[in-house]
Amino acid sequence: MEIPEVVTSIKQATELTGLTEDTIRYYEKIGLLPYADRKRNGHRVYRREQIQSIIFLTRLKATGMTIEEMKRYRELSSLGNDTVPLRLSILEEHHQKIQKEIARLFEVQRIIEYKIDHYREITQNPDLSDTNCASTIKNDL
Amino acid sequence: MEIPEVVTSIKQATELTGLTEDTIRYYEKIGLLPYADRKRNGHRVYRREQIQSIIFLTRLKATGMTIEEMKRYRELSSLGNDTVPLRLSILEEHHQKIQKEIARLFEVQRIIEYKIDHYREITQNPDLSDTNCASTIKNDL
DNA sequence: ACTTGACTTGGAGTACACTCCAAGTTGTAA
DNA sequence: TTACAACTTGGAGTGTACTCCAAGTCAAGT
Repeated sequence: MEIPEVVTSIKQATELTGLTEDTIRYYEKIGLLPYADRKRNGHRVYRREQIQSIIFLTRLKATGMTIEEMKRYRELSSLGNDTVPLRLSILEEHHQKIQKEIARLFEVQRIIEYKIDHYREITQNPDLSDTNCASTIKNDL
Repeated sequence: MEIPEVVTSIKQATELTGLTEDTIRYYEKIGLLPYADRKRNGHRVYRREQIQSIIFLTRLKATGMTIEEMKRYRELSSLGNDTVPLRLSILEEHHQKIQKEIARLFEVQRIIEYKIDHYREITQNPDLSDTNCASTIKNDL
């Protein structure tokens, strides 16, 4: 989706960011997003970079960053380039966190595959399915 | 951690499952866990398989399965082997969901790495950091 | 007999992230 | 000018998943 230089309605912003109108207003209300400029009638306007920074926030959110953490990051951004090292370390830490999360997901994936295999065996050979089956690890739950 | 055949306190159950006492009681209260047997004094006792099934639940939870979905799965389990095909399809669907989640995490990982690289450049060569820098995509937020 | 500690219960409270609503304003179109 | 749609606001309500608390019970140790 091409982002225009100026976005002149909250509706358009929702289409570009994937957030709802309510969520955008909520983020502004709690200070996660800066107070947006308004047109003469009070409607919000956004420049392209603002939309891009909202999209970046949605990425962070989608990887489990909390609103408070995102707020902290954004506040540092607004303080200029002196805070780049700090922002860098926040991103590095988050990167590590995601890496661990990925590893955890792979591990559980393996466990689920094991269980799926067991269920497939049962459906193909119902004799294995009696409740006294020795494979308690597979049969649990 | 070796799971004993019989677990005679909720404390021990927390150590084996990683859940808190409150969470275990809460899960039982809402019917995610079956009503546990009690000792004469009312204290909960668990058999090994029960602990194992709690641990399996924590895996599902850790990969984003909601309590309602876990409840549904557990109810099917309690209905016996006729529900194995249904349970199979639930696990397969969840497996797919996790696969997508992993892909999404990798994608965001890439975006974060891109930003980290940019910040590293800035810290090593501060001349690039002036606010009029052309690389708006990198500089946003 | 009394204290201590580990548990029990029902129910209330909390944290997070929205989501919805009522009442009001503005710009355009009939 | 009147209707309508698209926004605005402050504030209340919702869903999920816990988390905490007060009051009580029980077994074991001193």
